[in-house]
Amino acid sequence: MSAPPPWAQLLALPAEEAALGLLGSTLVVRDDDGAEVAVRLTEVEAYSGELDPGSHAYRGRTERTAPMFRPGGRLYVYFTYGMHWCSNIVCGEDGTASALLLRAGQIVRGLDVARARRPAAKSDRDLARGPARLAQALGLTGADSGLELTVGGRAELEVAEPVTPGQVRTGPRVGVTGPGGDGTVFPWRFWLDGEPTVSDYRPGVRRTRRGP
DNA sequence: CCCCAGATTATCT
DNA sequence: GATAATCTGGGGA
Repeated sequence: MSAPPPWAQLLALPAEEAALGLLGSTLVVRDDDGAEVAVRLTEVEAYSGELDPGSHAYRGRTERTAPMFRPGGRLYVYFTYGMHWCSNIVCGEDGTASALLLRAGQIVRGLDVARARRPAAKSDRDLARGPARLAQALGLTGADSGLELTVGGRAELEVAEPVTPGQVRTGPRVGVTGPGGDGTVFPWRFWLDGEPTVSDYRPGVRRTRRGP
């Protein structure tokens, strides 16, 4: 029997409640070679429950989304736009399909490794400014989806002192209504006020079909 | 600074 | 067959 990790209680909460506790905390990912990159989370976005139309779990459990339904404290990594990986920290109780998309952060250790993985970044500020950039800086791919966070393992969390509500700003996820699909827009994007690493928030452009 | 178009494929319908 | 929890470089103001 091993003691539960320090983040166990926090990540057993639904994503929209865990978000406040996770902001300011640091996710550490280690390589086989011992290379380590640590990112202090400055922006997260909650996707919570099978009733959330914006969630990948909305249409039920599939092979891809299975990690979302597992107990909090592991990763859910998905592939999108044909080329990008994006990472989540799974939250909530077993069976609840709740997760926090890691939208942006500040690299606090492993700058050299992160720079090498993100050659397109024009400045250190851009290394993890955006969900796909963050995943790339950490070296996360689909191979890591479902990976459990463990103390001293490939991935772990360094839980920070809770931030005060005054440091946190919230806003809507773009184009996504809340659970119930009744048109309610939930303020389920959370970020630390004044952080330069917080991502731009442009709605994804819908690819319109080229007419003949 | 802003806006736009192209890249590229796993996943689900 | 269509879509996507995005990023980048290029061109204009």
